[in-house]
Amino acid sequence: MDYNKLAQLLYPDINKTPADLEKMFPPRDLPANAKVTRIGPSPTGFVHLGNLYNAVIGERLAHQSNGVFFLRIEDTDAKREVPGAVETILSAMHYFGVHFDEGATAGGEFGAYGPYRQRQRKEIYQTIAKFLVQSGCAYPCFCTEDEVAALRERQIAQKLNFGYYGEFATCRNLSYEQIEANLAAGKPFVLRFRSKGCAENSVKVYDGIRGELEIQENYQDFVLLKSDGIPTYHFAHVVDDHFMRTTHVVRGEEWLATLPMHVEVFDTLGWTRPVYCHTAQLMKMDGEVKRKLSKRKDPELALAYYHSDGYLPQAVWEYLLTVLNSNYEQWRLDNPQLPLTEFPFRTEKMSTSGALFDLLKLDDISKEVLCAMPAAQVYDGLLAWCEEFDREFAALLKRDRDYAEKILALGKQGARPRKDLITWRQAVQFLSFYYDERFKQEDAWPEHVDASLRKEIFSRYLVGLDFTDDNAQWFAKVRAICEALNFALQPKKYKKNPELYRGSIVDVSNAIRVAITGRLNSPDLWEISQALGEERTRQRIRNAMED
RNA sequence: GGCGCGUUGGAGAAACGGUUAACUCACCAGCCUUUCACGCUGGCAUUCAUGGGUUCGAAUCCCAUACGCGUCACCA
Repeated sequence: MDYNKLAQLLYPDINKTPADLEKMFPPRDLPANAKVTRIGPSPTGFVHLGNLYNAVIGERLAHQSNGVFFLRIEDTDAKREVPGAVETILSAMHYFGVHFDEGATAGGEFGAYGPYRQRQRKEIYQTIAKFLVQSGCAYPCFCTEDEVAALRERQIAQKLNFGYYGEFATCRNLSYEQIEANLAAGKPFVLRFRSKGCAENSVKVYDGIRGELEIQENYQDFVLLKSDGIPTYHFAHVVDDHFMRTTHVVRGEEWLATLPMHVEVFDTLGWTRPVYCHTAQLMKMDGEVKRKLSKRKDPELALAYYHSDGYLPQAVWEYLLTVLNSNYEQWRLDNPQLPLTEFPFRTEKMSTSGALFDLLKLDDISKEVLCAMPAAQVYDGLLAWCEEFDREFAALLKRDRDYAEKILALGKQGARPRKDLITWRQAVQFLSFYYDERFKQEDAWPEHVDASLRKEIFSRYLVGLDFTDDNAQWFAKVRAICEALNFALQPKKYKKNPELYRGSIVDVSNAIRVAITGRLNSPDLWEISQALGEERTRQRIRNAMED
């Protein structure tokens, strides 16, 4: 068989050679240990926490080594593509602070190793495909999908391994004339790889996370180019990551099974293999069973969910980092001030078993992040989120920035700052009582304080109220009210002898608390009052007396 | 069914042949306290999926078994 002739028959329009491509996409001019990584999401309209998980790994690997991190859109499956999906990916990555050095953008792309959308790289794939045909390493296959399915049935019946290989690869040995006739008859074909591998042999592959791997050689004549001339993932991955000069391929462990294919193509073409980093996937509990996060079953794990709930990008990063490198937590404790980019991230430290996604832990980290953040910065972040999800509250925040910052700073000072805020959505709810427009009584009055007693307490309170008091002076007046109305000054005393008192100071201060904040639980009452101002505080007490 | 990967407390995990099996979250108890938080103190695996080995000594090495996950497309 004259393979040159066959290649020309199959791809008459391809004029470039692999050597031309090598010249077009030369090795990158980077420092010795710089890593080049990427994420390759499919534009299915769904960006998942798992996408971010791999993005964080790739981003850290690249940027902590002064390398390059880029975005490639893997749109080889036209059937699954959703309009606007690229924008969805871009905006999710943008919100979570993932920055690309090159790759696809909303309308186009930037960088010297593109195109960064696989469908636009058809000529590149076909150039390599043509070369493989010339080398006798690839051949056209005219089997229909039904024929392949039937083959599979036979293999199942005979308890053989599935697939297109060995004696089952019927198109492997078609003559030039047969191929030419099929083509002339207008039969569609796929291009298959002619594997030289054997299931008995094994290859050694180094994995950045799992270490040395000994895997079975590939022996499948898998599809390189589909009948529309677009590559399968397997071929696109090899060609793209070679010419885009990717040094580290970070991807989920579901690719481990097909790794032998990729390795064989790299080796066949004489290209150096990237360092593969197969990540253990994030898991979640589904009833009793632990299973991988799935985009079909777990829509709540879409990045959009965290965005709309107002989780801070920094908190999500910190959480992901603790899952990825468990020593991150200790590092963070030792270096509370350093930006997370200072942390020496290592693939070797990554776990090989899937971690359960723990929302409670994310919340804890979020609290920590928000607690450490200066009020002005909290204001900016909250406002930005509100502009998108709660315009009304955004207007309130903007109406008086000083006031907003004052209430955000409340409880932040001192050696033991409060940790009241978790997410932006939760923060809006938490802060609502500071604004009359959002104020409402959420909790019931304390049990030992009925309506008439409340009036008594509040009228005394209003009489004594002096906004020039300090916290101690103010509280002394609350105590005085308690004494006058026979409420125990110490909750413990009341507990011991409930028959001696009408209640304890807890009841009195909580009555005031509910009047001012609408809640039984709140930060320091006097500080809140100071922030609200005398007028508003008095008004709320007066309103409460009328209830 | 074949092949691959995994298995330390409720969750994330450390430990790389020799300690009372770190640390963080959650949970529980106590303290602090005008509430809630915060903070502090203590509790929470006599045991590292199970069964065999190797060794003076094993969560750590070896072999089986079980369970879980992944994958076997002209999807990625």
